[in-house]
Amino acid sequence: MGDASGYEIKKLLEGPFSHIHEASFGAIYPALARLQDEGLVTCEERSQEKRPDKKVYALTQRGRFDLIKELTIVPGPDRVRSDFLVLMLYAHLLPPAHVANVIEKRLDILGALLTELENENGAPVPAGEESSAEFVLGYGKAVLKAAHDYIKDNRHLVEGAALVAGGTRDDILAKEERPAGVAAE
Amino acid sequence: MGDASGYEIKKLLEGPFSHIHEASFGAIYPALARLQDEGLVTCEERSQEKRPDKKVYALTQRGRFDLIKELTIVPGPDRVRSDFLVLMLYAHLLPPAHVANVIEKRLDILGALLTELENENGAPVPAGEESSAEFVLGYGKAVLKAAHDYIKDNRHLVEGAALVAGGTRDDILAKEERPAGVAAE
DNA sequence: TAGTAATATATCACTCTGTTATATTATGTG
DNA sequence: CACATAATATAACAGAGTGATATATTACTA
Repeated sequence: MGDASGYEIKKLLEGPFSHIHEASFGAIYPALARLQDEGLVTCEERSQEKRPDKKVYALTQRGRFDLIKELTIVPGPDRVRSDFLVLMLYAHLLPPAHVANVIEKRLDILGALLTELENENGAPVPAGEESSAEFVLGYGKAVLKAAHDYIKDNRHLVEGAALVAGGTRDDILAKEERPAGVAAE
Repeated sequence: MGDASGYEIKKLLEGPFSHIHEASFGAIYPALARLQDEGLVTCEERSQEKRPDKKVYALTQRGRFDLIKELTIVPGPDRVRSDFLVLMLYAHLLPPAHVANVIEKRLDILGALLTELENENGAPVPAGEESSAEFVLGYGKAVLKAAHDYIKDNRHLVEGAALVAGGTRDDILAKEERPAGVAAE
């Protein structure tokens, strides 16, 4: 998607494409160094007026070919790691006020991500890549919106859980070891 | 969610809860050993008739308390790693037939996951946890369905991309180094 | 003058993934 | 009947990635 420094790649993966793939500096910088060693990218140091110098990397033709080769696979399922859903799975063990607060914050996060994607229309995407980028950004919007709407419509399932089950956090802690149907054999 | 062996935990994370959190054996077995050292779980070896022996782990009360403590945070955004979306982002570089095949396979994968979640209604979830589990499974369904529908309705954006841009894989490879608006300066 | 923040690169301990190894039982298959 | 494959079950390890920390420059602000 054009030449970039490691820092710029990180910013891109934190912004509009955060729902695709994330990577840390500890992955990006060593990867760029390795790609340069292998002749798949070139590196050019560029000094800037109002900022620290940066190293701008560009794909070579061999790098471009390698990229295409790597993409000629049928990808498996997406790998997801959601601390939010893990927490929701144990909502019945947690103080209802905490669950409600987490839900509120989650709706905020999803709303903010959606706004960010909406403002990305007409973003600086290189020629010939518009519809690919449009597909990916649209995918992000669709999935984020579905998550937002689902939480809004079904939050009662977890916010009322502890009350319905009669088991607040303190109740749980007051129970004896291995309370329900979990025999030691 | 009840006592389990490492193998059973892995199966659970591959099945109905694969959209929440994944983990490999290399994460699970060392984690169980560590939790046992710390007194947060107990371990009981159980011999089976028609299968190899297994080690069944159970939370202690201290483990239960620790779990609740760990969940008293406000979780950040979900971490996603989608090889599929990375591929889609570069659809314009790939042979259209390959992109079409990947789309077909993806719709199959999403359809299969949805069916699996649909059949999970009335699953073996411990008492008091039903609505938490229902929320999480419903979330998975909603997001998976949104992804499936979006791909079905917008696949033309990536399947026609190479044709519209006039750039098949061979065209790209025939171009000179740094073809478009990517000056070395 | 000091503190915070953004930009920018680099390194490293620790964690996790993906793979391989090992063992048991069941299920084909030629 | 031997042989391969597959499912169940645990373990270990090389290599990759995360999260944290270090370092440096410039800008803002108290």
